[in-house]
Amino acid sequence: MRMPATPNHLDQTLLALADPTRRAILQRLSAGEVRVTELAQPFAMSLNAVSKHIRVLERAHLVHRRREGREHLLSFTPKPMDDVARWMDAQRANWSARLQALDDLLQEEDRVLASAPPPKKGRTR
Amino acid sequence: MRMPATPNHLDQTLLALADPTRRAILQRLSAGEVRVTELAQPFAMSLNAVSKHIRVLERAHLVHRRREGREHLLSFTPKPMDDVARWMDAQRANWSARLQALDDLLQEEDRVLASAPPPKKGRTR
DNA sequence: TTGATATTCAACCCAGAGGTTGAATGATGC
DNA sequence: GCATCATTCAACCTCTGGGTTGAATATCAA
Repeated sequence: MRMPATPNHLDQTLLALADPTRRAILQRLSAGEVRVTELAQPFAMSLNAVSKHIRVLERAHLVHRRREGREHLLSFTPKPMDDVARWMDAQRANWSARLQALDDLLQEEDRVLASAPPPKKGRTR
Repeated sequence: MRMPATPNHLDQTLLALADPTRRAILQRLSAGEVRVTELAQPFAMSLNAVSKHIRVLERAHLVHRRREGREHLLSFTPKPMDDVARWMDAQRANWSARLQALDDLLQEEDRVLASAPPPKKGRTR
């Protein structure tokens, strides 16, 4: 499927989060601003690779870049994760609503059975 | 980056969620079990394509398949999303902890300034 | 200026995602 | 048995993701 012409925010956020390197970067940034080179240092990959990861995070608005001379200072921007949280909450609300409905149904069934006159030779179950 | 030899659960869950078709599938399934063909019907793509999406969701343990004769009944399994929620919560906890620390620092600074001997021409605030 | 440092840009590689079509498998119903 | 229905398997295509290396750009420092 050619990804929809307009990949929405959830797509980009979730895609950005679906990589351990990028999650590590966010973790690091949640402790405060870091320069690109400093950020890349602990990773077992080229600076360029990290630079690309950063761009993905920026595209998802999870990271903000502040230029100061030749240094680029990166910081974490949590807002997009709220959208993810909201989607997941809605999803799980649906799910539990359905389970609750099922449960209610079963209880109603039991109630009806219990109030039925007991047959001579036992229940039909 | 050759994805790490062992893609962890978060990777697979987030990757599975990072596609609108798959999110739509989950949404549909959260209302209850559905057959593959029935599930695929509203999508503007082949049955095979949907079948592949289902496999991605199964790999992430977001969907469970129950065979009944020739029909495969799919259902939503929310557990992996809990892990995502936990990771995001931890992430945001870090973030706010750091903001709080920053805030404390600023307040401490203010306190120190406030307790300094008042300059001749009044408080700095 | 010149040289070092911080960062990106550009070109390339390869594996995998998402899609297609056509054939295979397996249950159902006559 | 035979046709049909539900589903996957297999092969293929194209695009993108994540990585590399090497060159370009911009700032700092001398």
